[in-house]
Amino acid sequence: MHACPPNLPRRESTAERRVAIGLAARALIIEKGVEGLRTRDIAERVGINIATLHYHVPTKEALIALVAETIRHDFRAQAMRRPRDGKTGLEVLRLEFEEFREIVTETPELIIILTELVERGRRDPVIGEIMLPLYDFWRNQFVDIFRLGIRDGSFRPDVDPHAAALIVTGTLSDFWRAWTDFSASIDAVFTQLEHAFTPPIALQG
Amino acid sequence: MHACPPNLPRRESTAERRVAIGLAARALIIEKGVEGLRTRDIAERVGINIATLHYHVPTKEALIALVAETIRHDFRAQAMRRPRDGKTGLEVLRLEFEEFREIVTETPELIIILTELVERGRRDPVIGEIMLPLYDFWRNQFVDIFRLGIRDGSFRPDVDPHAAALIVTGTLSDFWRAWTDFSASIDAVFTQLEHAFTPPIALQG
Amino acid sequence: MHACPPNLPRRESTAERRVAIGLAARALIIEKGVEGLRTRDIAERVGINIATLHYHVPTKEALIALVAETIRHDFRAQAMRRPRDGKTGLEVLRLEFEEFREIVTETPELIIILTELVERGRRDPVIGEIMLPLYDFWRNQFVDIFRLGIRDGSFRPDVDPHAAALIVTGTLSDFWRAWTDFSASIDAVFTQLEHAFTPPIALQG
Amino acid sequence: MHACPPNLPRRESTAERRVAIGLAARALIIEKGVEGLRTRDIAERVGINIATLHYHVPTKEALIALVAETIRHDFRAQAMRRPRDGKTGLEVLRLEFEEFREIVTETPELIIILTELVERGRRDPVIGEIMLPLYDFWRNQFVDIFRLGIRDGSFRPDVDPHAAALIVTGTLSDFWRAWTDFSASIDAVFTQLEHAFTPPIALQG
DNA sequence: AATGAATGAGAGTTCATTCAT
DNA sequence: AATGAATGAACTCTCATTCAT
Repeated sequence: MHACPPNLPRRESTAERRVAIGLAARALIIEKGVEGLRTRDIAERVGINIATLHYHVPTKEALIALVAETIRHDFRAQAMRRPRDGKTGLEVLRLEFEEFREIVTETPELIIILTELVERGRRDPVIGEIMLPLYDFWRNQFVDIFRLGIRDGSFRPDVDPHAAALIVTGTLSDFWRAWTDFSASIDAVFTQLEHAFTPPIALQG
Repeated sequence: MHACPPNLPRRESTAERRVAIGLAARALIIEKGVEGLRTRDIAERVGINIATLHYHVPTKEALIALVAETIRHDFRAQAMRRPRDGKTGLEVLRLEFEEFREIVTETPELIIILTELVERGRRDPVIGEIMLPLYDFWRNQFVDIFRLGIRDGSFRPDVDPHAAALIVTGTLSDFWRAWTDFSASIDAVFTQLEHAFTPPIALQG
Repeated sequence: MHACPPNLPRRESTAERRVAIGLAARALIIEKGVEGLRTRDIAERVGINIATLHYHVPTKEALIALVAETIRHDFRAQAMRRPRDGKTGLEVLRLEFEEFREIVTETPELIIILTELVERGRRDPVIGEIMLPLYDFWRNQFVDIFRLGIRDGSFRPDVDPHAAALIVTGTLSDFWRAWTDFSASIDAVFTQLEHAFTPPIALQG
Repeated sequence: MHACPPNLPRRESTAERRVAIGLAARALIIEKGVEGLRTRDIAERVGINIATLHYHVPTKEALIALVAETIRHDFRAQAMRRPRDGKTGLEVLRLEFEEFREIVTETPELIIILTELVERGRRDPVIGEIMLPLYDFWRNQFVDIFRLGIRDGSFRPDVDPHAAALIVTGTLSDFWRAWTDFSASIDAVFTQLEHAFTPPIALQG
């Protein structure tokens, strides 16, 4: 009566609970969008009471911020783990494309929620502060790639790294938005993007 | 007695009211997003009772559909009014870019709401049926432009019209999304997009 | 401009409109009950505007009173048209039973609405004043029948006319209420009611 | 500290709340009918917020179903608690009559609400499924009584149990409907019903 | 750390009724 | 006699949040 039973460790730490809550929230955002997200649904999916949910995550805004944090964490982790030593800019760009294709087909939730939260971030400053820099981070990765490629000659010298990066991220983020009937043409788009920035010789070689 | 009293023209026709309601809804969507749209706010802004609002537009879903229709109408009207006779593909593309810049700076609401509704249309089939074809319509305009340009030689022969169109629409629609500090660089992006599809010679000519 | 066009006599007299409104209301009460009655539905069925409906029948209460009046009128008319001269009480009772069977099968609306309005009449004094006397009128018809039959010997002398009348009207009005699976047994009930009030000899004759 | 404070026992269990809600709903149905039942009125009478009411009983339909259940429960409990061992059919019938008189005079709400709900049950299938079988249950009790009485000779052998039961339930249920000035004559009706089904000899014995 | 109960504010919708023409 | 437009009051229901334990 004075000690917790060893077989039923119901009380978990806040850290663990927050992870579970974040995951449940992500799943629900995918199903119904941020606008359709209900705290009660999250609590139910985690298997806890709504009051308990509020104990761990005080407000709904804090909850969405939590999700934004996890997305940022995952996104950065995924970006960091790819080695690029000794590759040309074009090769790295191709790696990115492959990566993107994998994400879209295997774990599309990352991009879905990213888009949802960026959208929300335009009106919600709390989310905006988390997500908008992340978007910049993503784009800056491509800026680096283009800079690299211009230096090593795998991209044309007249390519503007920032503009090109914006074109690539724009295309990619919009791509999956409209992928009702275009999902098959993803290769054509990748090829086209390459041609857009590579020197004429590369086309004939 | 010979004309309507100029001081209190309270009773208006349903057609006029629907226009006013649609405009008020558009303004509110810009302010608070589709998710933050409240029928009571619309009624207040139009200056009518909520019941009156429901008299003219029976449900909230019909209301959003009404907005979607007006957006579609405006978008198509804007697309139709530009003459392109005797122009090359590249020239028409430049016209489109100019047009886009004007819209973004002068009447950005068209694109803001378009994006909001396309987003919503992915989950709401009623809106989806109105908006998604519109997105295709927009993209197909660029497909035609690229086909034209390939024929007249202003674009490279190896350009894939569909892929190129997707890149352009993706870039444009994503552009304004992240335009916190990038709005100045719009020219660089336009230039870069041109270079991406024009032959090397054209760059120097 | 000063005379009504002969081909389109849209404006009808209030008397005619009230008849049409009453009929439409009756039909709708049958479909959805008094509780489900909506003025807009009535107007639509009559083919007029709601404002026009209120012009002819100022309030909903007056509308229901109107229906009650037509029911009373029809009910009384139906009761009056049957000749009973020279018949015994039992014979008249049998006539009533036949009549009831006809009404239930052919024009059940009379009884349906009667029941609905009597029910409502318990809380709405306006309706109560119209319907409750009508219910008494119906029962009193049976009181007269039993008095006649007791005199002519076709009913037992110990029959209490008022009690017997209440039993008959109660049975009949409840009968149709529960006629989901009992509609076939209506003959058995009629026979049983006869036996309940006729002398033992009649049973064996 | 050692017991719940006697002055402010605000938080009660759902089971208790549902009972209180059911009782309040019953009282309000008696006052204003099912059609006049408002969730806010119930909440107010129970002394809780409307949202709290919805917490315990999710929808209005569920609320009415709850009332229907309590009525069914009470009705069955009342029917079950009377011993009938060793009694003749006529004696049991008289017991039923006494019982009915008690209910009508002491706790008339049972029958009032029963009638209301049966009426509603004809259009609302959820309520219908609860109430209509109850009506059959009531009638079948009388079928059993008549069968018993026919066997023991307290009723005439030519009595049709089903028809007789329908006559009795019809009379009883209609009786209280019109009991403005007839409540005094209830004894006459009971006597008349007895005579209707008992053998001539029994009347004189 | 956890929970059942409670709540205020507000959502969309309905309906009988009225106004101006 | 007729109508389109307008309305106030009320309805059921939802949701993030809080309280007491």
